Amino acid sequence: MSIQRQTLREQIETEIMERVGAGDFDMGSAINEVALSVELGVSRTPLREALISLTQQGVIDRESGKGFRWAPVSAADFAEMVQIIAALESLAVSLTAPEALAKIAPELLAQARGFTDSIGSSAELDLHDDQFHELLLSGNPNRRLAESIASMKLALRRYERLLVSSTDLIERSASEHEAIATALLAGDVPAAVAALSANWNNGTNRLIEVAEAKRPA
Amino acid sequence: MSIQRQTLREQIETEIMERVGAGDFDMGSAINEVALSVELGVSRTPLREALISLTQQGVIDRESGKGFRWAPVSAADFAEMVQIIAALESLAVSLTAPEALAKIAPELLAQARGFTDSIGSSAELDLHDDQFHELLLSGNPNRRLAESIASMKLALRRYERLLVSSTDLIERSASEHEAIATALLAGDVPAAVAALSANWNNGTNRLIEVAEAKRPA
DNA sequence: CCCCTTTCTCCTGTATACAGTATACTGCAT
DNA sequence: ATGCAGTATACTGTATACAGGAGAAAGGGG
Repeated sequence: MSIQRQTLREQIETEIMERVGAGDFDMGSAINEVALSVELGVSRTPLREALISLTQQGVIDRESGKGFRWAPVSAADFAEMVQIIAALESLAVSLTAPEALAKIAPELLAQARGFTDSIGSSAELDLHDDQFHELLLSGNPNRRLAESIASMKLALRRYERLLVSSTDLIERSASEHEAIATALLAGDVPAAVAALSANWNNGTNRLIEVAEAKRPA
Repeated sequence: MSIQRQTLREQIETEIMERVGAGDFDMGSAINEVALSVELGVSRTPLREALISLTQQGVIDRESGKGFRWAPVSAADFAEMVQIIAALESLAVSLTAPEALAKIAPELLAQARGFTDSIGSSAELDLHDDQFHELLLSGNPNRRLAESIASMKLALRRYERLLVSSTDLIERSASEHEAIATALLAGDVPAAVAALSANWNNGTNRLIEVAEAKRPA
């Protein structure tokens, strides 16, 4: 393995996204470029370039004379992104060769069944979920589609910390994944796509439940 | 109307996209930042920021130590983008309230019928096409989806100059639009979505035909 | 007492300067 | 003649410096 030669801008991007996922920033508030550059130990130039990059991904908002601002989070925003990702992943599965889907179906099923036992923390759940979807999309021939999905999922990480682990969530997620895998095993792609959409939309419901449980009126 | 206060970066972005649409740049070739900055009469900083922005939209590629490069164009790339846009626009129509669709259906039909007569140049065709799709998506409640579609369509402009006007293209496009509108008038949203996808996919075929006609073996 | 105006301060937007790296060219050795 | 090495050049990546505008605060007028 060759040593990683990453540009500073890329490192800043990933660092910012890590902190965003960890909830380090106050979403909706303005970004002070100099303060953030000092905090990260870099100059403003690569920082601004990273911020512009993240702006295109919807993590950051920008207003003409007022600079950058952390994009506000909301259940509606989450729901909007989930709708888009569900459609894009459905397209990806539909574009994948049926033989390729049949080939990965057994492993998908095994992953889904191994879900409940091996999961402890929230991070592990996310990891497992990512791996499942990654495998599911591995046969997609549309390169640009894969990029779009990855980009949109990155933006979703802002909501990671809200979707904390609970045994209930894990069991539901596992059963939904199993439904996708069994449909693919049977060669029923439309059913698999429907189950996939259901999985994503249930994610919206889960978030709303959690958000309301945290903020009692 | 207030005078437009646009940041230099935004002006550069639009200027570059105009030139890209006009075919001024050699797609696939490397970008010399200083040369381009001199040509545009700006400094490298806002230019680089514009290039980074366009990179996220797929118009430009970037390699770690080698800087920026115009993303190569290909029929496959065009087809990939069209697949994505078709899915996203389909989603947008599906998410729109049926009453809203019924409301705009007559105007859509009128626009589609007025197509053949009023069109002269290729630019006019594009404009009409844009207006039709804009109206079609006007009732979509998913803001982020609208942004994604707009961004992806911007990237499509690289192929504008290839899809030159021809009466054949205009007539086909008009009839496809009419199919969408009539389906919506009948309240049949799934049929409209199907017609919409067909419209986009035919666009792919049109491009391939044109490309092959231009480059005879 | 409140509102409007004016000034001042801070921050963004842009330009320029510097450093590091990739590539091309030239010269030497085989 | 060809291939390798060393150097030179040119371009990207990063830092810093400067200018202009937006927002806040203070002072004056109604």
